[in-house]
Amino acid sequence: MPEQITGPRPTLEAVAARAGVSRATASRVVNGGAGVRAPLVDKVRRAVEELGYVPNHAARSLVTRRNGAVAVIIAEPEFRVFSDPFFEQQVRGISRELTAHDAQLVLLWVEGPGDHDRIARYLGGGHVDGALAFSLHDDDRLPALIGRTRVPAVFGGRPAAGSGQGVPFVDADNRGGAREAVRHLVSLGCGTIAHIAGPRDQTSALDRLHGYRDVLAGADPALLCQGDFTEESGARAMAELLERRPDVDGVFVANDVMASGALRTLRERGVAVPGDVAVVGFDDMASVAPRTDPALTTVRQDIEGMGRLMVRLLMRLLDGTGGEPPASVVTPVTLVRRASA
Amino acid sequence: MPEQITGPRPTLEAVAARAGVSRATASRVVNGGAGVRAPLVDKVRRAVEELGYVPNHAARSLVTRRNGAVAVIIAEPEFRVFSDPFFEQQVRGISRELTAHDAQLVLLWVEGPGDHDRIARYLGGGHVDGALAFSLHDDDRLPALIGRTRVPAVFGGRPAAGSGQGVPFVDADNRGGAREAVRHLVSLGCGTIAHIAGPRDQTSALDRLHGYRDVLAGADPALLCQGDFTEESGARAMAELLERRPDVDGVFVANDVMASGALRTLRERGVAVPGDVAVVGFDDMASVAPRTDPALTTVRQDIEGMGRLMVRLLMRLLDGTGGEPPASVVTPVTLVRRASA
DNA sequence: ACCCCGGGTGGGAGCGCTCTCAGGCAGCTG
DNA sequence: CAGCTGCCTGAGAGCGCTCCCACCCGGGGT
Repeated sequence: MPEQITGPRPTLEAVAARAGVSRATASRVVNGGAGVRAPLVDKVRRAVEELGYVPNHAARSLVTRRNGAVAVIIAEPEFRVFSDPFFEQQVRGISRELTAHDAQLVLLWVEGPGDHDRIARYLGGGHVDGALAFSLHDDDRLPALIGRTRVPAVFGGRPAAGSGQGVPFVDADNRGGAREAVRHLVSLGCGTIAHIAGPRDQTSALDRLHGYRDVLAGADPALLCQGDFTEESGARAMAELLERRPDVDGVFVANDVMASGALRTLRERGVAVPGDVAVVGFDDMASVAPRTDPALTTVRQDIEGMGRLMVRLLMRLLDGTGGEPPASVVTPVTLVRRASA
Repeated sequence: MPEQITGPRPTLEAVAARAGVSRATASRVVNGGAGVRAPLVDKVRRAVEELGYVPNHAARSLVTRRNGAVAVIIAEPEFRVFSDPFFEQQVRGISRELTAHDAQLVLLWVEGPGDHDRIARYLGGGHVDGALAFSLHDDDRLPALIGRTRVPAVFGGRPAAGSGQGVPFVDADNRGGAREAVRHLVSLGCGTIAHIAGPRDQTSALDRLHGYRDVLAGADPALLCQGDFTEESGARAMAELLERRPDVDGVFVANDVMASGALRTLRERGVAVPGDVAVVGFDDMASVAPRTDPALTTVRQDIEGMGRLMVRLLMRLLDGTGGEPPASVVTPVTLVRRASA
C-alpha cells in the first residue's frame, strides 16, 4: 500500500534517503537492480513500495533519449478504415506486444494529405521512438513521408514498389496463399478456374492475382474479373463470369467479402456450390467466412500475429546496434477448408 | 528548409546563440513570443527555421509537469468493441479535438480485469495529463478505478450510479430521444406502442426504456420485450411481441441494429411497415438505418461531437484553476424521419 | 537634473533522472 | 603481510528546458 496518496510525488532522491543509499544505487535497483547487493536491493524495493514511487518519465527520457512510445499511424483515405475488423485485430496485436515491451501506443490519425505535415513534424520531433504504419494504396504518400523522417519504422503490408525503401514491412504471404487456394481448386478437379481480383492499387490484391497466375499461367483472360473488395462487386463479377464462361467450375476470390457476394449470385441463379462451382476466398474474416452459405473455404492469415510481429521488428530496429539490416517478414498463411470448395 | 538534416538535434541554446540572444528570450519566442520586441522575435524565428529546431518534449514536460498527452482507455469486455462504428466515430472526434489542442492520444487497451493494475499504474505514473474512458457496463470497474487514480478524466456515456463519482461525463440525451421517438409514434396515431429494450446493465439502454415509460406510463408490460442490441435479438423480440399483442401498431426499438432485426421479422410475416406497424430505432447508424427496408426512422446522436466534447471538457478540467466544478454534458439528439414511421 | 517606474532581457537555478568515474572494501595472490 | 584485482557504492555532472529574479535602460514626474 502506498503511504502517501496526495502531496508531491516522491522522487528517486526520497527513495534513496528512505533506503539509506545513494540516488545512484536507488536508480540501479529501480532499473533492474543489476550489480547491487541483495540487502540493499531489498531496502530500496521496500522504500519504493512504501512511498509509492513511480519514476518520472520525462526526466528519464530526457537523459536516455528514449521515450518508450511508438506511433501507430492510421491513414484514412477511405470511408471507414478503423472499424474494419482487420485493423482491429492488427491494432490489438500491436497493443499487446507493445504492452509486453512496456511501450506506449500513440495513435496518429491522419486526416487527409493536408495533415502529412503535422505527422512529419511530430515524428521528426522525436516524441516517439519509432512508428508503425499501414501501407494501403499505391498512391499513398505515407511510406515516402515516413522514409524521409528517418524515424525507425515498420509497415504493415508491403508498400508499392519504390515507395517505402529501407523500411521493413510485415506482410502475409498473399501470393503463396493464392497459389495454395488455386491448387486446392485444381486438386478438386476444377478445370476452368476464374479469379475475381481486388483493386489494382493494392499490393495484397496484386499479389493474390499473381499467385493465381503462377498456377494458371495460360488461363483465358475472360476468366479474370475485376472487383473492389466490396460484396456488391463480388456479386457483379460472379454474374459477369457466369455470362462469359458458363463452363466455369471454380473461382478464387481475392477476399471473403467479395466471395460472399459471389456466393449470393451463385445461389440466386441456382448454381450448386461446390457441386457446380467451387469457391475459395481469402482472409478468413470471422464475421464472414464461417457464416456464408455454404461456409467459405478460404485462406487464413494471422492478423494479430502480424501486428505483434511489426512491434517485434521495430523493437529489434530500436535495440539494433546498427549491425544487421532489418529484414522484412512475410508471414505464412493457411488454407481453411469449409464447405464451399 | 532545415539546414542540418543529420547530427544531434539543435537545442534551444543553439538557437539562442545563432540569434544572438539569451536562452530565456529564445524560449519566450518559441512559446509564443509574448513580451519580446519584434526584431528579436524575428531573429529567433529565423534561427529556429534555419536550424530546424524542434523543442525537446521531455525536457519541457520535466519542468512544466505537463506532457501534452491524454490517455484513451478502451475496455474490451465483449468480442468486438473497437470495430464498432460507434467507437470509430467517437475516437475520431477525440483524435481531431486533441490534435486541435496540440495533444497526443495514447491508446490504452484494457485486456480484461487482470489488466486494471497496469492501467492504474500507468495513469498514476503521471505519463498523461488526463484520461478519457468509456463507460459501458454496470459491472465495469473501470470508472471506479479511474476515480481512484485522481487523474483528471471524462467518461463517454453515463456511468452506473455511484461508480464514477466526481468524474464528469458526456452522454447523449437517451431519455429525451426515446421520449421524442415514442411521441412521434403517438402523433402518427399509434395506440399500442411496444418497446424492444437493450441490455439492463447499460445506462443508455435503461435511459431509453425510461424515456418510453415517461410517455407511456401505464403501458401493458406485455408490450415490453428484452433484447441485447443484436440483430437476432431484435428479430426474436419482434416475433414475441407479435404473438403477445397482435394488435401492436408501433414499436420503439432501443437501437438500429435490433430495429433492423425487427423489420426483418415484420417483412417475413407480411406485416406492412409503417402501414400496420410503425418502427422507430435509435442511433442512426450510417451502415444500418438508411439501408433497411423500409429505411429506418430513428434518433440521431452526434457521436463525433460527443468525442470532441469529451476532450473539451477534459481540457477545461486541466486548465481549470480549480474554481468551477466540472459539469457533465448531455448532448441533444434529433429524430430522423425516414420511411418506417 | 534626480529619482522612480516599468517593460525587456539575461543569468542561473533546478526539474528528476542516468551514467561516468573515482573511491572503498573485500578477497586473493606472491 | 603487503599488494593487487575486482566488485559495489556514492558523488557529481549534465540531459534541455522553463521560470524566477536581478538588471538595464528609457521616459515621465517632482
